[in-house]
Amino acid sequence: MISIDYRDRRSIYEQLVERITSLAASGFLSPGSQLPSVRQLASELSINPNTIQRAYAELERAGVTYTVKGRGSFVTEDTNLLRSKMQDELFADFNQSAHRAIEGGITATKLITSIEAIEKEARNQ
Amino acid sequence: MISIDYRDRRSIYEQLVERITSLAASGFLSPGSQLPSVRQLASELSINPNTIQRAYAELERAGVTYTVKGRGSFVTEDTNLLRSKMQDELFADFNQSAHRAIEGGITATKLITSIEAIEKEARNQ
Amino acid sequence: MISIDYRDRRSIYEQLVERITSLAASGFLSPGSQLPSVRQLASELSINPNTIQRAYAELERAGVTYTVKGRGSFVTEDTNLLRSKMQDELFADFNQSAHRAIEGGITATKLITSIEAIEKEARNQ
Amino acid sequence: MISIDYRDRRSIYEQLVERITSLAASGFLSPGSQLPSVRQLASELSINPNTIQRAYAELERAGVTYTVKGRGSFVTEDTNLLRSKMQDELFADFNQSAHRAIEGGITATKLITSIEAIEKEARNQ
DNA sequence: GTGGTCTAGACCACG
DNA sequence: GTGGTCTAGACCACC
Repeated sequence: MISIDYRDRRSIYEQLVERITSLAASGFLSPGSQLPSVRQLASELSINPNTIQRAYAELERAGVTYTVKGRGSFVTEDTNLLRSKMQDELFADFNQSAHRAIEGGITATKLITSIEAIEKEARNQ
Repeated sequence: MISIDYRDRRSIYEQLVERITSLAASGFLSPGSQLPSVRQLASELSINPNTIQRAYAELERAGVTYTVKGRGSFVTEDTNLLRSKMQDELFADFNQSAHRAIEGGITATKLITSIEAIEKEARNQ
Repeated sequence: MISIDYRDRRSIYEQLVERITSLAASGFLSPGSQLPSVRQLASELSINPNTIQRAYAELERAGVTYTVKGRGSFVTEDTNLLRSKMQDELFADFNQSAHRAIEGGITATKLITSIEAIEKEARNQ
Repeated sequence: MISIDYRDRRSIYEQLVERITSLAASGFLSPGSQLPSVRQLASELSINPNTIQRAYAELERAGVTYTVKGRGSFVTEDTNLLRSKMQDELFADFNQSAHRAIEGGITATKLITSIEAIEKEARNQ
């Protein structure tokens, strides 16, 4: 469910944060469920525990998880907030891309056609 | 016309490359026109000449500019190619953002509405 | 009457100690009354009995409770001492906060106004 | 100007964050001024550079500083925002302490007297 | 067993 | 030179 892409420009811990946030927001990790322990995930992915620790700390800071010392890290109960936050980010990112595309001379028609194709594909999946 | 955002996560030379490419593709820098010299731009922006040098080298490698020894760097004559390359990149970037937005549960309708708003705004400018 | 906040940075046993001390000092737990057994409180709060045990040990060490082997833990008879100890701690804590606030540039007037509001609210409750 | 208290319960990097934030908010570190480099501060305080790095990362995340790769970390230009943020925190902390003190049976009069003493002392310093 | 912190030492990109 | 990331290994408090 979690994997690292070493060709990705982003650092390992950033990839982990992005991936787990996404899983939690989309419901693949159900609210309240426990994440693998730092050491376990570290050995699964062949990564140093410190790196996992760093990602988990960032996740807690962002409100994606909460941590109980000595017990582990758990997905936040309030997934709705998470979901809406993430959608806000995605939408802002989309708008920026769209803005640049329009300014670069791509027609709105082309962009809309592309969106319709993407949406169709997603529905058929 | 060129400015550096120190809060930007990207490195300085990356910002320079992106900015100059964009200016050349959109015609704000006309084909064949001369870029400021490395030293001049460096002092204008209070940046290490090495950094400018690196950006100019990258621009030449990408075909945005060509260099004549002893004379300076010039915007490529073939702006059309540049323009289409840039549009390809912008479009690919847009598609990626759109894909993520759709997957994240944002409706296609919302995205399309947003695009229409952006396009309208650009036309009125 | 007793609950655990897993988001609290303090450890569980510290929260328990603080909470029970406060209840005893304020009279919500009357002098001489019996605390729930380690096992019972553990199952009520879904917490490891070791953790309760540790809290109870700490409470006895601090003079808040006394333990009779085979019978259980009881709130100390001398609640006055408890009450004054606790007030000392609260006052010291208050002074520290007030000191930092003043040093940080908040006016004494603002602090006093706030205290009056808090006091009024407490009286009306 | 910066020192570590090893008896403090807080971790080293937390102390650094708190201390530097405070210095920046109060103006002892002027806006735009450069912090010591990670390595330099590390050797000054006889602390591992990683620990300093962690504190600096946290400071940037909190908006206290901004970082230019290859050049260093600098105090944010907008110190006013910093100052008001910090006062908000101090005030919230003060209110919590005051609330607990009142609930614990300390009279408002005693608290107010204490504040006046603190304020007087601060003014005479 | 769990997470949290720290040290030591290395490598990278950037200026 | 600068900051950023990662590994390795250790120790702590807590459950």
